[in-house]
Amino acid sequence: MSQGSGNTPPKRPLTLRDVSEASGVSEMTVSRVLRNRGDVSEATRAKVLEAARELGYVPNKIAGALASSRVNLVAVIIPSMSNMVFPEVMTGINDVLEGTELQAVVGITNYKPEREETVLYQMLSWRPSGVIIAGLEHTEAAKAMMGAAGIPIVEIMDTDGEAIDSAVGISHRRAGRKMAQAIIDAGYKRIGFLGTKMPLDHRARKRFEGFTEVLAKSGLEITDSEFYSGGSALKKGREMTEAILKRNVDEPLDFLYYSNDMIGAGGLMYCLDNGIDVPGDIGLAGFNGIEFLDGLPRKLATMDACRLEIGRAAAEIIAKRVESDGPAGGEIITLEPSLEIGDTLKRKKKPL
Amino acid sequence: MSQGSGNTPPKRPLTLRDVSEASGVSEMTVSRVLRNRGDVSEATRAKVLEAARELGYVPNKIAGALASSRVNLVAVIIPSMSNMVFPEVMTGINDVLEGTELQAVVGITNYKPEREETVLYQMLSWRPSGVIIAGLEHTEAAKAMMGAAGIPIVEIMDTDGEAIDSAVGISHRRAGRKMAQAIIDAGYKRIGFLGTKMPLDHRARKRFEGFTEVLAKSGLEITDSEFYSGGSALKKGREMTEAILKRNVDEPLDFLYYSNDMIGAGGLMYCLDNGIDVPGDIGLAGFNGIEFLDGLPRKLATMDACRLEIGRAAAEIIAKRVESDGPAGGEIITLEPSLEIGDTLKRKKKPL
DNA sequence: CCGCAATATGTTAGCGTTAACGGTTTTTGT
DNA sequence: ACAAAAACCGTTAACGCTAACATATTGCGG
Repeated sequence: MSQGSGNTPPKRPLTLRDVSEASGVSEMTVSRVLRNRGDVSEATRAKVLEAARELGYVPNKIAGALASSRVNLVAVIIPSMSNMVFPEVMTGINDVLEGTELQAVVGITNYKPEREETVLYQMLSWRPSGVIIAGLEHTEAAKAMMGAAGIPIVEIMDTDGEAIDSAVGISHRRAGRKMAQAIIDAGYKRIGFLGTKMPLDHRARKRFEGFTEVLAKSGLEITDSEFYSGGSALKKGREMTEAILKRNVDEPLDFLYYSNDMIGAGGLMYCLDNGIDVPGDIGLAGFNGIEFLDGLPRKLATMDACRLEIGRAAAEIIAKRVESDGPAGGEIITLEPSLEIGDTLKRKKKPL
Repeated sequence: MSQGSGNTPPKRPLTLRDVSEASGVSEMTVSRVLRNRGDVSEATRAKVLEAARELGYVPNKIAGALASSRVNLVAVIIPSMSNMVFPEVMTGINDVLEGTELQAVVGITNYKPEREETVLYQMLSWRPSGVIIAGLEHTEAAKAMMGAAGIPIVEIMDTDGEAIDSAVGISHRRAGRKMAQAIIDAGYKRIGFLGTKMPLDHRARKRFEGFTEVLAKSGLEITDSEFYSGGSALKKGREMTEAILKRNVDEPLDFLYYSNDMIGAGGLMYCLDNGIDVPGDIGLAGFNGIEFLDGLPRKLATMDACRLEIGRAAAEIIAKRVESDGPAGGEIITLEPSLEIGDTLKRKKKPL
């Protein structure tokens, strides 16, 4: 009753040949058994499986991929891992890929276009079955590579622009517009904007553009704004809020629009701690719909970015195309971000 | 001035041969140029590079890996992506790997041992240069696979137990003990515990064990406890706190120990919202040291789990071993989690 | 008991790259 | 000027597996 891998640790890595010899059949038959492909008698199947188990054999996908020219990897290229949003997209992607043969390989760009280009190049050199990449803005070289790769490419998060192949996301411009409209409808007039100092965060920029565009239509504009980079977003939200409010004591602001929920939550806490009536004195809104807003003393108005759903849909596009192995493409899925009014965007107090 | 890849999209994927033909040198020379290995004259180097650029050639690492039997992948196997902690570990890993040839491939286990086994098997079939895997508890089969793989294995997060090869983490038992001691020293007596309903979260269990152990030594025990699973942790923290406090009105609790900062933060908010004096009436502590605690109205006592540092150190062990390509090993790094007293674990009010 | 279809197994030839070694040329030291 | 060393580049044979095509082996109707 040998227990498998209790044997001496093999110096030379195991190959099909070892299993083949141990079980007395050809390498091809072993290969067939291990992949459940082709006809193999129940007897030999058992024999082979036993031998493989016994030896502790693990197939070599590198060799398999080269021989069959099928690589079950999906390249996922995202800017960062440190702010809840991309991990959640990843979760969505993994959820779907778990049900398939596909495996995600992640590359992080840190919001740097050149870095994205490098990462993409490295990823493509694994000849993945597909690419999921954040954003629609890439260097010319990157676009060229993706265009020539001959595999499904899904650009995620954003649909305001020209996709190379497929895309899944929301319109950030529209999200900005929608929020602006809601704020205007609620009667707010003196609006502050607080966001990240990230010239390369195109999605934040687009939201901002949509936002100001709608304000302009109503003859309004951003009264003041404040930007940050790095650090604890929650804390920064507090600090920035304090700064912008103190800068506008004479003619106080009546609304603050934050470019993400984290700083928004910080702002909300600042207000509550300082006895500022939200949304009576001032309204607040963020962006993303991150789960933990549920636990805050007041629910921050926000707009859901459909992160999980984006991950799922993107992975599904790849999975579908891999199995149908058709070159069909050009699927654009625009998800509709839902506005969540929460408790911080009610119609403001009217003087009786 | 041909612009590269503006040509007709190639049906047949490009190979070294194409570049070789286009530049009039042997495939071997092209290979040498593209890898910066071996002697190549400046003239041919330029010629080859130009041809490669022109064609839009991307090397095939699958073939390269097979030929050289060097695969620059690191398998990273973690339970989840959805709770801040593992993304942060990933960030640490990526930080280090960026400076090397190595690429991380992530597998998610959802805290299921069988799933871990499957994922590990799939990962190993890529013949990675190393494995970084969360926890010390694995199925027998998984341990056997890792033992036989002949590559560096780094088990992360936890060092309370037997490592297969190397390990980087903290002692969760010790973390639990340390927190218990701090709580006792501050004079708290009636202690509630709030945590996750996760029989398979060994690290949470170990913290709990260490915690109760030290309480026992002082003749104390957990007065009451509350468990949850799923949902918004912040909100759950509120709800559980409310529940446990309402259940103990006659002889009120004077301390709540949360198994993670998220529910701890929820609890803190519940207390503040309800006029409970923290830490006068009741002390609070969490675990993890997540960044956003900085922004809370009161800083929750916590214990840093050194996540970024763990990721970094683990990646460094792999990187070092890959380049020295020595089989040396068995490095155990136990990081010391620092207790952060914050504002919620001060000595309680003494009756004058 | 022959022949033809399954079924079951083996053989051959790559997949695209790199290691290892072999030739040329060029450079260098004396 | 000539050997020895260096620089440069090509040839051959894997790497471990699988597609595609043989080749047994079995079953079964007529």
